[in-house]
Amino acid sequence: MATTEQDLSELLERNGVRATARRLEVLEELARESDDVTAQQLWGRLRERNSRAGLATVYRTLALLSERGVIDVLSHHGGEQCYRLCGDAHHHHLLCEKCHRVVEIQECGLDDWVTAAAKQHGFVATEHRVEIIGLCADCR
Amino acid sequence: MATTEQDLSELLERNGVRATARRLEVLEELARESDDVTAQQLWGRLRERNSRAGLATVYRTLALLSERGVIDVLSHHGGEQCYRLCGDAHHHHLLCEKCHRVVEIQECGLDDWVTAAAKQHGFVATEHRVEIIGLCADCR
DNA sequence: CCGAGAACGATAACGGTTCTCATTCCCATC
DNA sequence: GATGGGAATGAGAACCGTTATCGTTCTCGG
Repeated sequence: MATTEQDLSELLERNGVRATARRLEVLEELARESDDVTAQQLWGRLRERNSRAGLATVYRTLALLSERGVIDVLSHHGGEQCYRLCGDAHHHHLLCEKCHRVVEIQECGLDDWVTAAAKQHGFVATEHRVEIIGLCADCR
Repeated sequence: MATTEQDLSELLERNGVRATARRLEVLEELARESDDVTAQQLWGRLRERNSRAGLATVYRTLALLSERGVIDVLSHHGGEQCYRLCGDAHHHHLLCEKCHRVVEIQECGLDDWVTAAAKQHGFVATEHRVEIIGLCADCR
């Protein structure tokens, strides 16, 4: 995972997002998080670091980044959205129901199954989302 | 799908939910919907039918029913929750991105894949959710 | 250095959901 | 059939996450 300011700045530019100081702060904070965070949590952490970033900017930045595919949005909390800086490739998530750790599943071997299941009902699949909920090694 | 008042009443009792007149109204309306609906939509339809059900009751009933596994909750709208009366068995959903039709996929052949993917990262899977988004036969 | 447009911060507004509380309903018991 | 107590309900306030507004600040090409 890219974590230096240089890397993050390039990550933004590469996705057509101007790398401003505020956006870098948000992205750095996301890179620091191993799990997913809500916009409010992220804002809180930024304040702790004496950032003067406004809540609106945090929301605007997260919306922009998810729109450009730079970050993932998870809605497993029902209502509140969670954000996470992930790898570029298509992948799914494994969530620990106890400690809320999030792990990426890199290999998605489901394309055939998805296509077949969709076809069976006359659909053409354009996208699919999978979330596996369970207990991680530490919480078992 | 059970649709008579008698059936719906039994469905409630079987899941330890007292079958009151209000709850039956909510459940009947859900049975009438082929796709998923939000709490607000459902409340609107009830009002159109001259039901005096309050919004709070609709929310309370939906929360209770989803907790007992009588109805499914979909959060594909990001923010707003959608509810649907589905079959009892484990299943997944196919969503049309254009007309928002919802179709159940009855056979979930993913258990092995899920177990393996979880194991690979030290997890024990207890649950999984899959949503396939695409275009239905009519919208293609 | 200058100017135009993008980005930002503070805060109000919005919308979905939950809470509060007084009233009503359900049902076991008499 | 009357009665009492706990569950359910309706109306609306409260709550909270998110989005819109607007005046100010920053960015960057010229």
